[in-house]
Amino acid sequence: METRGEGTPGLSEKLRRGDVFAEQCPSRDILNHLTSRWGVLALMALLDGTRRFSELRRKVGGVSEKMLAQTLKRLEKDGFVQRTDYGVVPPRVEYALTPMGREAARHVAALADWIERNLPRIMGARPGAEDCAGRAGG
Amino acid sequence: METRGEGTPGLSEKLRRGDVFAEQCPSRDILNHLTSRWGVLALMALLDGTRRFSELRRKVGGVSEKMLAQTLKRLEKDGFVQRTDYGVVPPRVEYALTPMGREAARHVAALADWIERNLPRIMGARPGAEDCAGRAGG
DNA sequence: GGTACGTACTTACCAAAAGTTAGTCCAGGG
DNA sequence: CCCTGGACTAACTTTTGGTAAGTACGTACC
Repeated sequence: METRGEGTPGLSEKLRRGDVFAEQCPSRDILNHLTSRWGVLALMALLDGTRRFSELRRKVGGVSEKMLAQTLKRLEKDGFVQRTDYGVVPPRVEYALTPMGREAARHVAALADWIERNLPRIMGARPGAEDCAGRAGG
Repeated sequence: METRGEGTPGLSEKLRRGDVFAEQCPSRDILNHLTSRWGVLALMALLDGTRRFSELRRKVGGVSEKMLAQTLKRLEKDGFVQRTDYGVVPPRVEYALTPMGREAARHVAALADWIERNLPRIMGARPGAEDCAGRAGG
């Protein structure tokens, strides 16, 4: 993200580049969806490949079915997630990242990775406060 | 973010790597703070350098003073932002990224950059729906 | 004298979103 | 009969975000 010069828009500006700092720009909504509490984790959970709803639920510690369903629906609407309903009972539904979703998820995952690797430093190197041995899923 | 093998933790695991999927892991809170609605934009706004409160307010379109203050306080507490109060009236306070905050902000900015560059594609290439010419600040 | 402005917050109250709990439908098992 | 798993949805409660007003003070202007 470079400085946005205030000069005359060049040819590349013709592509209507977004501006997340501008409240009314659609990129703001996209940013909010991708960085939403459960959106971040759902995207990352799908990086490993297609998953069913209940798998995602178990993978993402702390998410409710309601919030997961809501989040996936929104990501699907945005075009980042593809939902496949097999139309059977009990229900069988699978979720997968679209190519665009995969690109977004990689960026999100890079941040999460950085946090996880730097956690001791962030927490001020207090060994007792970082008990993440109990993995949520995976 | 690689697969977290379920095998015996190696020596590197001794460093208590975080796991954002685990609800109780402190990395979850950090992730939520860094990806919060206003946290994302505040971090990015500070990438250009030190700014005063009102500058940030103007730069980040749509944020209220309340939410901005709240967000900056939390980022400061986490160690990503440094606050300098000059103790004068009218108040003069400056905010800057810490080295750690700069690292985090770069990751966040990469995602935002990706969104902005891919906005036409994300919006399905509808030219009429992407009027971001009115820049929020900068 | 008064009002207005900018600064960086804080407070009181309301709106919106998240969270909790229960429910739906069905096949299979005890 | 009840329970389980699956993928949601609805009703209600709790939490967080948003709105509007307030604080204190120096400076500028009428």
